[in-house]
Amino acid sequence: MTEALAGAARRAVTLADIAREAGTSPSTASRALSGRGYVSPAARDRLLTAADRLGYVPNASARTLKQRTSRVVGVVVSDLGNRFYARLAAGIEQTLREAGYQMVIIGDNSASREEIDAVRTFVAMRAAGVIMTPVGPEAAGLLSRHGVPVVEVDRRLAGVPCDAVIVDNERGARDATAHLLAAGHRRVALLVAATDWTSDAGRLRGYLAAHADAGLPPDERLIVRVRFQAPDAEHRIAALLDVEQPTAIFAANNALAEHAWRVLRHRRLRVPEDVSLVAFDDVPWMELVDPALTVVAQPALEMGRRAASLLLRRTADPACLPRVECLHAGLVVRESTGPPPQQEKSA
Amino acid sequence: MTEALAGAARRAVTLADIAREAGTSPSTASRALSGRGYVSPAARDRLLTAADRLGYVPNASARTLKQRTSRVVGVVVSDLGNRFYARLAAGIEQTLREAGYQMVIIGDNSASREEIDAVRTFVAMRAAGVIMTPVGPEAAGLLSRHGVPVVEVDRRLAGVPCDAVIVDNERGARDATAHLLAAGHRRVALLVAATDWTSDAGRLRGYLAAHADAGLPPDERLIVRVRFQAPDAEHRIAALLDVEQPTAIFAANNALAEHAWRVLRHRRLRVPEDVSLVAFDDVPWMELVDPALTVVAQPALEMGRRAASLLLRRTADPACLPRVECLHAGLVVRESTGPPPQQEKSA
DNA sequence: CTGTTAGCGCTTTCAG
DNA sequence: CTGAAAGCGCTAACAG
Repeated sequence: MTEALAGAARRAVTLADIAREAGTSPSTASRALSGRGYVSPAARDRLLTAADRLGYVPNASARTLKQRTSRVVGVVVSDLGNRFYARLAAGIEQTLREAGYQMVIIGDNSASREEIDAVRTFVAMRAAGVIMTPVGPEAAGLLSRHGVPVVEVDRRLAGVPCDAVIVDNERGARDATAHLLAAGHRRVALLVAATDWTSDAGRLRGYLAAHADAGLPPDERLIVRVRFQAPDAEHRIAALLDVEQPTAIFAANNALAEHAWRVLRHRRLRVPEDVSLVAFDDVPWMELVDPALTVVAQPALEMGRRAASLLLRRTADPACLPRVECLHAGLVVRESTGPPPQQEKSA
Repeated sequence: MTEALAGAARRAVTLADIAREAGTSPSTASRALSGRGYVSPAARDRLLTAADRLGYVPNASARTLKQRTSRVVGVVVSDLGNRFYARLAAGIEQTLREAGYQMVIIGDNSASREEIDAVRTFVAMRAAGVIMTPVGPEAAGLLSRHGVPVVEVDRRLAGVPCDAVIVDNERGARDATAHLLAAGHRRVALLVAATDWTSDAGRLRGYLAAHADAGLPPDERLIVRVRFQAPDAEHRIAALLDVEQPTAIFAANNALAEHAWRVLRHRRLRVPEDVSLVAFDDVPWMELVDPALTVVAQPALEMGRRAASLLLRRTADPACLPRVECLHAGLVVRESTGPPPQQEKSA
């Protein structure tokens, strides 16, 4: 084994090396390897062989420095461990790869500070664009100021006009809530993230709208706002169950649904006999549990693909009008919803 | 709103701009902003203010080109959507961030071809190092040849010596299998990935070893090898159940456990009354279902942290001896395992 | 403590 | 079709 353990390796092979090897100038080598510009077949052939033989790998920094833009697209999502964002990223990556771009992903833990850092990193890298699930309004502005195209996914927050891909949160939430109301529930609790995001606002509006549609006054006490990764999330859900005795719960995101599920199980409450449960967003575990959860399914993969397409479109035509694509999030009725339990105590 | 929609923004502000603005030379500006070298407090102050005022973001490509190495560490994992890898990445990111490095992650879908592409991207970026869950043996060699330090996580495959972080797969699998055998099972099926990875080999060895320990001959027909993302995985598991009638299943990774779980549910088999189930790797859904699964828990986050630490150590001292850290994966007994059902038919 | 100088490796006019 | 030359933005000697 002659390989070093890596470290102070011999000087990296450069374009100049392979040019010398093939007896051409660096410019010709550049043309041959990058595929733009005229090169005689013979020269190209020698160059390609030489590059291959020497194990040439172009220096991306040098290229980016010269061209003033790179082939990487930055992606910043709230939580790398959450399936929703993972699917989103998968969709983005898919279409980016087809177009010859490289995705670089960073998680910001829903923290505005980390989001700004991530975005600065991408500016520093001269990313060709950034796709983000925004947490604060500054990030998009920063990018825009540096001439980096932005597309927002899942929610809109930018103070600057930009492309976006979202779902119809209001309608999805309204359908879910209406489904519960139609089954006879009159005390439907809402678990929603404590953010100022359009996604959560939409979900809340939908919940309210469904009540209005049914001519029912919503009860503010049934609405619980939970912060991202709040350690007391489950305590608060338990307290809600104790104090308000809802007969159904609508969890406005997959993390809250998981919390609700844990609490319900821990209390040995039967679903849907004692309490019905609906989740916004469909992730694999929801179909693995018994009863399988009724959900509002978001087309996460497709959202990612669309976002990437919007970015590509803008790269091709920087001046085109910003487009906002709104996808449908449909109710999937499974087994976690049913009629409310018979009332036993009240008059 | 005066912001452009991004695109042909005004020339980016460079170090030279802020130097001019502060009345110093670019070198001084560089020293002040990068924090190395002497700069008078007064000058530093003016420079910092100017940089801030002009919204200066250093050009990473220029810096990398000059320094011949960047502050990014490449991470390549098999499946970005799998919780295990997500946790791993989270651990890596955590310690990398503390050390001032930036993680760039790429998924290779367990395809050797994609792995090589990813790795080439990282050498092109002049990554300070690469942490990978290897799929083929060539990638590490390629990196090594280019002087990029590699650390392998989860399994070892490199043809070149390198740092690694793994778990004691054999022991974990042996414990799990022994647990089943001790409960009285005599037909324990093994679901294992069809790879040539050390992780799966270790898990298989552990399964066999437990049988040997118990003086029981293993039955080759109870061992099912499933390829990554094989579309017929569930059919094969169903067939296994029909034909071999195992009383317990040991799924050697979380994806296979999920498949097994689906099949079991679909067949309305009771766990553990009809069939016991143990999974290697502990992911959230396993505790959400009823019964909660007995698992061999891998310290994924810690594995990521260790891997990053090993890389950092090697960056500091490229010549240090390769170290392989082997962590413990412990059996967590929950509710999916019990004694086998009473035999009803055989003599 | 600060400025001058010289590239890092690549692409891109612009002549030939 | 090919080469010479210049420079992207930054840092690292090395003098001052």
